[in-house]
Amino acid sequence: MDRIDSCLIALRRILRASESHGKELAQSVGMTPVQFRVIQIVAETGSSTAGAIAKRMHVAPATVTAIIDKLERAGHVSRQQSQTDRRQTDIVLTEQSRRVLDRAPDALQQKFATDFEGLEDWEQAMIVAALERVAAMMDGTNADRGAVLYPGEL
Amino acid sequence: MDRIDSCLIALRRILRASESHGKELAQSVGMTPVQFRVIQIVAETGSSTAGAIAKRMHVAPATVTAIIDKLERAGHVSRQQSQTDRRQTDIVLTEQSRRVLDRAPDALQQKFATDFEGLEDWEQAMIVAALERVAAMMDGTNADRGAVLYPGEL
DNA sequence: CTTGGTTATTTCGCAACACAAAATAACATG
DNA sequence: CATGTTATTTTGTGTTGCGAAATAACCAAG
Repeated sequence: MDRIDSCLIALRRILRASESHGKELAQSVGMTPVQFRVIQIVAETGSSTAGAIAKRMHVAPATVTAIIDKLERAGHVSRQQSQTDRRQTDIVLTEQSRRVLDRAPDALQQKFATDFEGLEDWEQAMIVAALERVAAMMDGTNADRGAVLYPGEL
Repeated sequence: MDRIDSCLIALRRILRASESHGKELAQSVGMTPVQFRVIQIVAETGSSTAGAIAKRMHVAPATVTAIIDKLERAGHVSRQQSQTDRRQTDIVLTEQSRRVLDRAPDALQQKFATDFEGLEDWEQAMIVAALERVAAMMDGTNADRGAVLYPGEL
């Protein structure tokens, strides 16, 4: 079999695993995958504005508003106007969602981490190199090739 | 930075690239990603029943019915009762959707293929090995471990 | 052949997500 | 202050997804 086919098949397996894992994880903590992702993003930075979340998720601001509405109604986050710019609303986690995050068993990442740590040093290095190579081929960015490309993300 | 973090970041880049590519591809041919995926599945086998598609996509039969409805209304597929079992309805492509598939430029796969072919032999081998390793760690299956596994896809 | 159980698909009602366009409010600069 | 820009929300619409019930066809006794 062709090496390219092997790559594409492996990639599909990876995508599928990560997708179905996302569903399980979210269900186990009582929210949808998207809602959980928002919570995670807010948790990373302490608090985040709606627009920042939208950019981060590559999604329209209106979509984030709707998701925040549901999270707020469920008591997972609260809105509070920014002190510095009253147009923006900071999204902050409640105690409740912080507890959710604490006991959220990110099984896939943890399994990956333990499996990965069990590998030989050279194999770990190989995997990192390969994944970064593949990522660069797929998303077009190439850390080695200077800053000319990619206005995106702004 | 930790090697595990590097892996997870690269994986996220890969997921994101594949996701946004799916959207672009589908838009360029005038349907949604899910609709395009259904068309692809039907194309692979010539014709497929609703139930088979649902299983393949890990989705409820009712969902497939709705998608087929739209594809049919748009003239991309047609339903026809199976000769052997009149409970099942075979989904078959129309000329129109076959043309769509022909000129669908699967840019991501092609870019990946050309990039990949440009690599040194040893690097190709490394990437295949790494991706398969990662896939095995993520989806639990392990292709190296004999033929016991892989009932899936049926 | 009929009865009862199974299977394939559809219909129905509901929820989540995603977007564009318009509305609102606050900021910033002339 | 007038104008334009920015951040968010509202409104309306479309797609995807599900479960439960309905429909239709198959199949295996009896």
